[in-house]
Amino acid sequence: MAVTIRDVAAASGVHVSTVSRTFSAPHLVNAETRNRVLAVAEGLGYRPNRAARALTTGRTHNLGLIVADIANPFFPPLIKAAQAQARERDYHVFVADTDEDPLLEQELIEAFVKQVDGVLLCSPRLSNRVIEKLRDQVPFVVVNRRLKGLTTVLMDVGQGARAAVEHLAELGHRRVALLSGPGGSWTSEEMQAAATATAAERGVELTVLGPNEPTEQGGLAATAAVAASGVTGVLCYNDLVALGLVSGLHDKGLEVPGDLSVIGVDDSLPGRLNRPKLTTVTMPTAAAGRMAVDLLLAAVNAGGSGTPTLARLETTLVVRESTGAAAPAAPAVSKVMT
Amino acid sequence: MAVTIRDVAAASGVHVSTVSRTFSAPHLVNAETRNRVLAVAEGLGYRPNRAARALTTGRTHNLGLIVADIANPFFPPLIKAAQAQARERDYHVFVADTDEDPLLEQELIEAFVKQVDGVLLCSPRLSNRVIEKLRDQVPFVVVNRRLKGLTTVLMDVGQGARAAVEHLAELGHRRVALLSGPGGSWTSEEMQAAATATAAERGVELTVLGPNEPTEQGGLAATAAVAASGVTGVLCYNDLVALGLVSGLHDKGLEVPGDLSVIGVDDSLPGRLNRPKLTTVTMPTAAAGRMAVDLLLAAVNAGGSGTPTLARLETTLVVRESTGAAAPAAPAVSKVMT
DNA sequence: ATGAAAGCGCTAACAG
DNA sequence: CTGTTAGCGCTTTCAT
Repeated sequence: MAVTIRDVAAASGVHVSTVSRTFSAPHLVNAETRNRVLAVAEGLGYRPNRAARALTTGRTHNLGLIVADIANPFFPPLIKAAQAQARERDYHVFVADTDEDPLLEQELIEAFVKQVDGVLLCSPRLSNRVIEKLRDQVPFVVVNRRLKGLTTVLMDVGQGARAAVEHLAELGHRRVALLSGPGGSWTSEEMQAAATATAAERGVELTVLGPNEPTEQGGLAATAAVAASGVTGVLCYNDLVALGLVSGLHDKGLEVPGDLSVIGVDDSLPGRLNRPKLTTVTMPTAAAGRMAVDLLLAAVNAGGSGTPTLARLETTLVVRESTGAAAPAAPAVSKVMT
Repeated sequence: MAVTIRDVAAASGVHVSTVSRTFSAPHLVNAETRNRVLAVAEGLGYRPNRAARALTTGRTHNLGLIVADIANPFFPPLIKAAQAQARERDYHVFVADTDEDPLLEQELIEAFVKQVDGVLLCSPRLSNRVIEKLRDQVPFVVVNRRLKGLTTVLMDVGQGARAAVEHLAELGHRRVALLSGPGGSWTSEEMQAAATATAAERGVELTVLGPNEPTEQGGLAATAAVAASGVTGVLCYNDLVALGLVSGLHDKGLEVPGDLSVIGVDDSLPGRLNRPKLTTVTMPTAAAGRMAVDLLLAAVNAGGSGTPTLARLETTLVVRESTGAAAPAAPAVSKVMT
């Protein structure tokens, strides 16, 4: 076994509690003794056992962060911001990936319970019922999902979706499609509500195509439906879907933005690297990560209780190269027989 | 406090040890008693405290996974594969991001010690000395770095680099650049050695440009140097660098692959979505993740000892659209005054 | 098959 | 300032 507090105590001729104090409350121990203990500990290669410490203090100084898909470029900035913020508060963040699987999500939360002081749930797919049950086990903060009674950080994607549809309308698009996201996604529902309302206001005909997988595959798979729908503008659930769609369209001989305008959501790295650069809705992921950590830590320090808070962050449309004036006629494939 | 084994014992009229057995060795307890205990536990919402259990058993059933940058698309497939494999072995994986910072890397490893049974180190930037010290604290498996005495999974990028240079040579390129990666990167050194050797064999003049940040920014920043070097082909440290370079070249009015051929490494999502699709070296990241977990678990079960193993995985070149025949003359910018 | 008791490594009163 | 004494929640002999 590894070297414990007891070994250090024996080797330095003091009691275990003195050793404990030198590490958890240094100011309570005589400088001389402290230095001796420290020296002995160093020599022995002693490391406090955080798990054992957590058992008595009830604080692990760890936070769990659960995301649906690490491979989705939406998450890394959020994760990094959360880790950085937590670190400043002397906390560490452990990340787990659910692979969009609600069962795995639940399992991971249960694995985190008692190993972390709080859990950050990003875009959870879990049913409300299950979350209700779990909330007694460990403090939660939820990102991008509305859950009554839980502290929540929302990125107001509705705002961005409105701006996107208006942008399309101003470019002269009269028929627009929305490629929605997975069922159970709050973000997708928000987008749809906002896009529908804005389309109605601007006299734009909106077709909702979905649900789609939130990946390039999802966008690729939707290509035929988009081409057949006769729209000239498309708002996608996220950048990955948009990128998949652009790629699929290209393979069909349709140009973006020449034949169709495409808008994504997330302002992710691949979208910026793509050619044409994707017009997209920026999500304040870093800010959300920081804020979520602060709210979570506040809840932890309030003993898991505390008033549920709702934070709403703004999103904005970034116009780049994948949107342009509506094509004079609808794209080739569709309305040939009109 | 949460409900403990003692509460369950009291409520079901048995001793704590019986409750303990119902969860950790069900076959040792009478079916009738077991069911009663289970029912009571369920009713009370009892959850075994994994941290406490770890304290006595010495097994957390968690693995730590440390990567330099979650935002680098190279890692997610590896992470996912590792998680899936671990899950099959009844283990959970917690991921931490070091932001390419050796100090943070060390701190995170120390945070993991005693909270996990083993640590997976991916492309570590830590000095050998530090790793030597840490290896006594917790079993390690290292991915993509050669470390004497440690179990290691290597992706043989040299193989891919050789193939890349040969591919370029066959397309008629006589002057080729290598955009190397960050200092301390084993992968970068391997690439350089292989590329240098192959270039010599094929009579190709190789210029090494670097070190570069392993990101799109790094590639973008290297654009001027590449353009000025008079090369017609470039092998980049990874896809991100390649993408950044392609983007920078494009802004300079240079076409890929018309004016220059560019090759990346990783076969990442953004590379596949890009237009032109990136010619790249596939890295067997998923296989590496699975294998690393298996090796780590083997080490854990061998009590942290066990013979250090070295696994070497093959890489191959995937030719897509970013490479083509060498331009008849060197690109415009450079050799004007030759 | 179940109970009793000891202990994992550490912290936290409480004395002195 | 330091030693004593209890545990934290759980597992694990050893008895019974």
